[in-house]
Amino acid sequence: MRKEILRRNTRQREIILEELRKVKSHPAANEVFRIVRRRIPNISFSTVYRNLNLLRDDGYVLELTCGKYSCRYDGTVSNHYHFYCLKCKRVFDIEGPVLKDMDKGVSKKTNFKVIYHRMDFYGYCKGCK
Amino acid sequence: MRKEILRRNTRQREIILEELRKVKSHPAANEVFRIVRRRIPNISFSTVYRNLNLLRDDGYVLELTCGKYSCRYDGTVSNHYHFYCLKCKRVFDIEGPVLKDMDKGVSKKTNFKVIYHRMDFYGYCKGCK
DNA sequence: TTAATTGCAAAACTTTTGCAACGCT
DNA sequence: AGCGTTGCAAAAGTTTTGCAATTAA
Repeated sequence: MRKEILRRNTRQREIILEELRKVKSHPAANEVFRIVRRRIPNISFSTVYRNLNLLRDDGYVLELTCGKYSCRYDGTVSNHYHFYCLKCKRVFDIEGPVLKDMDKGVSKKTNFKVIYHRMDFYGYCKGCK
Repeated sequence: MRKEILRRNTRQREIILEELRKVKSHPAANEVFRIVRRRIPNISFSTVYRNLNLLRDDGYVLELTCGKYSCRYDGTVSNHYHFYCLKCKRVFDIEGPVLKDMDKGVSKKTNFKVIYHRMDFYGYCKGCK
């Protein structure tokens, strides 16, 4: 990916990316902070935020937006979908094929460049329905 | 849609919904505030926020999450997808068939009750790519 | 050396909440 | 009357920024 400004390799950024790639969830910035602090106890919140923005700009992580507050970050390329229970508010992973064709279809239809998509199902889980 | 608590009709909520249905863009809460204030000059910010939440709970508007700050609101509830430009942050409606079959597929696979889904495409719009 | 990066604190910004007054029903 | 709603101000939560000190290249 294109870098607009020279980047220096720092332990902080390295470890943030490393941890983000390890985890299967999509942690919010404050959760990334909590995770990374286990390895760099005195890392600051702003360092985490700044590096998440740099990693996003450089294409190393995806920035997902899913709440009123808080972005979530995805260190993996492989996509999967989510199911949100309207009652108990839990979030479940949905296994199964990701519709990559949709991206091409939307690209053709709109003449936009589609990078990825997300799909969220809403309803009631086994215990709540 | 189901209302959990009795709602009273107020001029503020009425006008917020009215304006939201007029506009083709997907305004953030502060933009809704700006628009509505033209008709109710002394309306407060918190009234706008509270009513956007109520209208969302009652199914009258869609709450789109698309930035670090700020949700955006859509006065058209009928099913359609959205495209988010990663650069200019604008939101576009995607016309075209909604994949109702997916709901059934996920229902079968998970044994959850799927009510609806949303699909969000991310990338760069015509002017930004 | 030099300029990107860090940690800290404060600022900026969005959204929620507590409360007395107001106004639907 | 009863209680949902409003407007105001303050609080809460997330993200950014200013700055001196570090540190990678």
